[in-house]
Amino acid sequence: MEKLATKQSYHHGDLRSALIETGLSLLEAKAGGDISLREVARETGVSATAVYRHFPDKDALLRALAEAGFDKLFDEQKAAAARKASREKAFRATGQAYVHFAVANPALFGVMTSYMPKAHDGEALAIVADAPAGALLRENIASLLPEGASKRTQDIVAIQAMALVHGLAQLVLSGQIPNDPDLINAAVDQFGNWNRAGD
Amino acid sequence: MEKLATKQSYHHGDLRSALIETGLSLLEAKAGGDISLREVARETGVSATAVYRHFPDKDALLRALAEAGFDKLFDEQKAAAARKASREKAFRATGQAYVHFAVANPALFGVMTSYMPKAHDGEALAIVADAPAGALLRENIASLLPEGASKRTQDIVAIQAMALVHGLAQLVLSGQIPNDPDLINAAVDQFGNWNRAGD
DNA sequence: TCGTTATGTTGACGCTGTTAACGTAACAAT
DNA sequence: ATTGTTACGTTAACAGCGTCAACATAACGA
Repeated sequence: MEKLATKQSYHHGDLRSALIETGLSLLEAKAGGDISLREVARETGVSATAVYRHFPDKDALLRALAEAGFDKLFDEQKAAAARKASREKAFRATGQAYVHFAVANPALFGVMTSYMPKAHDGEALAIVADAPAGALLRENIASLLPEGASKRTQDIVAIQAMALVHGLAQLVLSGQIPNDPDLINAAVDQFGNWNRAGD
Repeated sequence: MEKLATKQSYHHGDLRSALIETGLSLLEAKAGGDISLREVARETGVSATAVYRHFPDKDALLRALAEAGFDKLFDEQKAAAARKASREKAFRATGQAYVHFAVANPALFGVMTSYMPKAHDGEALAIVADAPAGALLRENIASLLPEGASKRTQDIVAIQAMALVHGLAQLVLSGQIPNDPDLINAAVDQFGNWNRAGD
């Protein structure tokens, strides 16, 4: 006899998902700064140590929040790209979506920053190895470069694209750069122009 | 009757500087992660609350550490630039020095990141308003661009340069990009090339 | 029905940043 | 030189944190 369609029974009813949901909404509310494990538990209506039945430690909880954040970010990037006709415009749109996501979700983005995927062995950029976010980036990079561009060139361009948008996001969040969409979009757009020069 | 030449008397003898020095060396040792106020006090051989005679709170202590870090970074950037003949090479060198500093001082760089100068009113990039680090960047940007480049163009290029190196630093520190100096230097170098295309 | 396992609770630990109350050393003025 | 004032440092305590050990209970499989 299921109690709630969205939960899957047991004592609380999928406490794990509930904790993640609470964590995300706390990060929304907080704007900047940290989140505490006890706070997430309290807000979920459960004791602090209950969390340890679903996550080995606070780190694991934050990692789960980061993953949820990356999913959300990728969704927004796909949506932004889908609105554009050309591949180049779509590419720029994904970059701009990255920065705008960071500005719109500063605390969540901060957590995501701390739990990014690590690059392994010969990888130049961890996200590229990750499907499907990596596939999108790889395709876009390839379409911007001359036909027979080397793997190393593609790696460097991918790194630059990622560094540019990530750096922009960090700098806007830290207040170094004003939160001016025109300025941000222009900074991202110029990246696309540069690679056209090599055509 | 002075006791130590390097200290300036009173109970401890410039506890403020001692705390900053301890903090910097703790950040060196820690590699990654946080530093605690009590830890700094303990390591300096003083009670935790003594810190409050010199800093209103932990935030202020960290801010002081960040400032010391920016001084160190700027010194290294100047040294790297001085070793280069052309202005363009010097410009690249300052960018590479930024990333290398972050990699060499991850914990300190993390603190610096949290306490960056904020951009005011119409400023596009806070650091540019700051002498002398800003002057160096401004000059280098101007020399890379066509003669009559607009202020907005200069702003955008300055933002991109800063975002690229800051993003690279963050991504290397978070493990997204491997700590490969060749790859990092190449990614920075390509930025200089792009602007040459507009000449 | 019963034992096992999954899930949750309470209580405690050492750590943190910060405040209040209290000493004490140095200086300025008499 | 003494005294009053201020700058500097101390101890004690608070609430909050992440985490562990011990205990309780609800669900499931035999």
